[in-house]
Amino acid sequence: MNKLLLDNQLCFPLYALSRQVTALYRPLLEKLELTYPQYLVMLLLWETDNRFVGEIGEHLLLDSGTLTPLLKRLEQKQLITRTRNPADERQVTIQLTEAGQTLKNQAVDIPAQLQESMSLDDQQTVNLRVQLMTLLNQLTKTETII
Amino acid sequence: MNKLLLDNQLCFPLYALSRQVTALYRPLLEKLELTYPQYLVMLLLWETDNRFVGEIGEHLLLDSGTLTPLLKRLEQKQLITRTRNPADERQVTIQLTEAGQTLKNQAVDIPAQLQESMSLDDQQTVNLRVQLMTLLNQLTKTETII
DNA sequence: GGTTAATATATTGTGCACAATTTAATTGTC
DNA sequence: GACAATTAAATTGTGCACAATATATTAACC
Repeated sequence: MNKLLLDNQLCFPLYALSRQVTALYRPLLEKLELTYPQYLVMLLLWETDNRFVGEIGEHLLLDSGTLTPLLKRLEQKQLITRTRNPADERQVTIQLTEAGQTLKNQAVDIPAQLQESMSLDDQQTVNLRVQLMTLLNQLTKTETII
Repeated sequence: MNKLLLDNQLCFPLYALSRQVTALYRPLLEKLELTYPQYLVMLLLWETDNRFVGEIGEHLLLDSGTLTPLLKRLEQKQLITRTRNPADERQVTIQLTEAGQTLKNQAVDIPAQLQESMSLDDQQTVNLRVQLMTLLNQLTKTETII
């Protein structure tokens, strides 16, 4: 087997599929005026509000270079507030505004809509997700050990 | 199940894993002074040289807005040439230079190195790849039908 | 054959990613 | 308590992605 063929690499389908799936989200997220990474941040905050920038980065595997400008844009849209932690002025607390909380109601249908647009059933989705998650945990674990 | 939890979405592991795997490539590709998308273009050209920009975009699912500047950077590195097709001046032919062809020798070990750094065996890699590819084909097919 | 439509690439603008560095605050050590 | 080391976020710079538009060439049609 020629390992250098595009089709024989694991990386390409991962890269391309990720972009294609993001593209499926785009029209749905447009209605909420969110980009895909912004949506991930909102998902996290809807789950548990009042997180430090660092905590968000830990979950999404993103650094402040990506998050700071992204969070400023969410702040401009009045979906979140950014306030320095009085107990430790180095940290910035991200908190949902009323509008940010309310937006969740418009987002609840997105996962189902997306699954349908991918024409996957529940079992397939869970299978693939678990497989990807396992690999992801494996990678992030070994990375942090080093 | 709360579908809005980050961990219950298919999108996130796909997005995060794709970035993590790209991060594994980075130190290997640094030696070739290539970015990951540039590497994908080179893979394609090592496979079959003399492609139009549009053909490259078709394979990688990228448009000219992404490819044109990327290809100009590869041209600056003297790895490829960009020449208008005399038979149809709208098209631009991308051709490997001598240096571009030679670079392949430095790239042959990358797939094996990557697979090892992901600590996956051959069978796991093939399985996941096939699963991702199937889904990718499914998505790109339905997209083009619409 | 002149005009319209379609096609291929380029350009512009916005928003990530991420490396590298900077700034500011806190902690640890003496 | 002074000072070095560490930590959290911000800043800077480069390179994608991708939407929208522009430009230039070719094809299609009357």
